Amino acid sequence: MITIKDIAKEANVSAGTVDRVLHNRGGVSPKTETKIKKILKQKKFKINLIASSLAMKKHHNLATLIPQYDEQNLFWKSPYSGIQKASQEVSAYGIENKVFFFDQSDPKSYLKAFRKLIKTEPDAVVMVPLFVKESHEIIKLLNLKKIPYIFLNVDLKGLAFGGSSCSNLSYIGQKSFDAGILSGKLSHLCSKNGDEFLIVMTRKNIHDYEAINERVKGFKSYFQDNVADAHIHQLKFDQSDGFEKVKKKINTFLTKNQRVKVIMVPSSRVSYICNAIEKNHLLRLKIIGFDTTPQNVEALKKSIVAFLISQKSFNQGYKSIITIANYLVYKEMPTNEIPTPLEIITKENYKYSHSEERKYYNEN
Amino acid sequence: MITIKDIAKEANVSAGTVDRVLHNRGGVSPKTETKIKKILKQKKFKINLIASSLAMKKHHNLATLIPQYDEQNLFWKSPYSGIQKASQEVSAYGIENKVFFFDQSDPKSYLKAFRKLIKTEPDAVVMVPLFVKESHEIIKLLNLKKIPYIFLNVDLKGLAFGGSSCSNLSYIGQKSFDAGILSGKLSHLCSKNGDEFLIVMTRKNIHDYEAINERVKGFKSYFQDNVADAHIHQLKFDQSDGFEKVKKKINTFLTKNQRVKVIMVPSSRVSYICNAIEKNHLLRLKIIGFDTTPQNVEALKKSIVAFLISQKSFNQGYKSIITIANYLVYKEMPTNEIPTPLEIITKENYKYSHSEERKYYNEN
DNA sequence: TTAATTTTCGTGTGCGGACACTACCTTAAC
DNA sequence: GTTAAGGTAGTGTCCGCACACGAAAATTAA
Repeated sequence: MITIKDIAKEANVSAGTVDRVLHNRGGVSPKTETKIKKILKQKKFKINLIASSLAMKKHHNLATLIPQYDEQNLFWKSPYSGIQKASQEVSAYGIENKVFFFDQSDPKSYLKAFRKLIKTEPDAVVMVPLFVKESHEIIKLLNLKKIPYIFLNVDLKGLAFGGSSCSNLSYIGQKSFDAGILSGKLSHLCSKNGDEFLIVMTRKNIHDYEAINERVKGFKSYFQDNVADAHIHQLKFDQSDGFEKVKKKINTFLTKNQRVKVIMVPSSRVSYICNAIEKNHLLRLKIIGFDTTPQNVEALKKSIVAFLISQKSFNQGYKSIITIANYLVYKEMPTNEIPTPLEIITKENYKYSHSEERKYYNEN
Repeated sequence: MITIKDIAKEANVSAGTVDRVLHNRGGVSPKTETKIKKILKQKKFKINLIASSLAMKKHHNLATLIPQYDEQNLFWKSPYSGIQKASQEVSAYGIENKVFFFDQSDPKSYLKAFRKLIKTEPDAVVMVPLFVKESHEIIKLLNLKKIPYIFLNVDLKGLAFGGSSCSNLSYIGQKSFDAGILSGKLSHLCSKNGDEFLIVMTRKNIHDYEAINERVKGFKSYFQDNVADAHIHQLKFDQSDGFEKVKKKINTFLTKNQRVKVIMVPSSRVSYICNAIEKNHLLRLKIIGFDTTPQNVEALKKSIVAFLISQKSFNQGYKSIITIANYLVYKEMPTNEIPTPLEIITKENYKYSHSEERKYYNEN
């Protein structure tokens, strides 16, 4: 292992001088600088990150703003777990992360949580910009205070902001349109000529709107590009529709449309839909859904659902913290977008996926 | 952040004493020990790994024994890249990894490479136990020298060893049988009643034998459990068969068996088989293969291959080094088996998978 | 009681690097 | 020729921990 001292000795200078050129801190004559740089390259010197971060002993404060999860809605538990795991790991680097929760159905609680957050004067922020208008305000303040921030799971990019621009470091999440394309491909693969398709949209939470829409667009786009005469039906349910109504509507539809052989549910509520479908219909259907919620996985294991497309939200949470930590500590600029994989989950490979998440659960 | 000094002050002892109880190094009176332990818990002290590993500055030597890759056979490039990436990361922890290559078709070169390896007196070994008999010898020596080792990609577990037992720390790789089951499921999903299936076996390298066999077994097992009357054909080619012969044999078969709609190629040579199949056959076929070699990915992008099941060999290589490094540095005992995910790759999600691998390539 | 041991604990140094402080050497202005 | 200013480069301290060494306290032996 090459150390600064080794380089210094080789160049007949002191460690301090080498340090200066390493960090471009100036105060070094051009001659010695080039000489040192040459030796640096020649000896393939790499600074020891361990020693470096110890010496710097930077103490960074992170803050995270995400929706609260509960028994009813476990979706946000997964990214939260990932965040917790990453926070634990980076704590050794003097980085402390504070998590602030808000009610995903209440924009006011979103702002309220943010106000609490900003009082802690974080050096960087990881946030789920669930509400457009309120996020606008938040971002304005963050820009003003020059606090770097990244978006998790929900992207705000491309949205017009009155005057202020949205300069998030990165977006970590899935590309919903492409996920939709993939669902189209899978539907196509497990169908035969003449089969018809059904998209069932349920809207439980407003925020899903964008992602769900994109998935549907992607799904349709796949068929437009690959199967000219595909017949795609669509059923929509409102938040207010009760389970019985849903049940009746779907089964009536399926009885009438016997050629429908594949159902795609663009939300994370595929298991809910499956429960509503009568068994005699289920037998002929291939069903594709999103997200590995416990209920969905259950349906997968029972072979009711054929495919789940996972967005690995645990990893999203994990990566968001790691990314921003690397930015703070090593000034590593992340790419604009960090798309998470489109993971195809079946009954057969479920147990091998999400192993890190499960390991984390077991350990805690 | 709580430091050892903080604890020491609180307990009216010196840092050295705290250090002693932290590491159970003895020489501390029971009274003070319990007192310190109490404060440790109360203040939730966690040792600073950064500072710790800097201070220890353990210098570990790793050695890796893997097959050489070349233009003809790129399979082993991927794990090698993962190994390189991990080696780079752990080098800051004073861990140095030396890689030794051998010819995957020559057992003698395997032993020869190992002899070179053992001369470097490594503290731990990562190896691909490609040849059973020779591995036996190697393992005997490693056991004798008490050098811990883990298996990468190829498992030797369960194989009988005359007298000596195989006490590898862990096996990092795919469960081939389950991968076969998955390929069965995918085949099933993209077929309809009455469709027939074809398994095409090509054996280029001897070592693949075990994995390929398991995949076929898994495939058949799926159908046994789920589709009673499935008709599964099988074609085998020898290493000596020329391309023209393969071509003729396959196409003749497909012409005769028009009901064959799905082909499963249990090796990583699915693109080779695709090249041999005439276009008019290809149109009606769904093809499933293994491993994301450049050629296979090409076939995937052209929609010739429907699914590839990836074993993420880059990650395997990466994990093997990280695992053994954690074992050496933090005495973290790995689990017996570290199965890598069964990743389903299609044309639509390829670009989102293997992103780490590609990132690494771009950076280097 | 004193010397010899053993147990228990404090101190100091170093890991590799970051950064402040200081010392030196130019060069130029008086 | 002296001095001030600016540019260069060396030195020392600290980060939190590991570990060796030796001192002090406690115990035992003589």
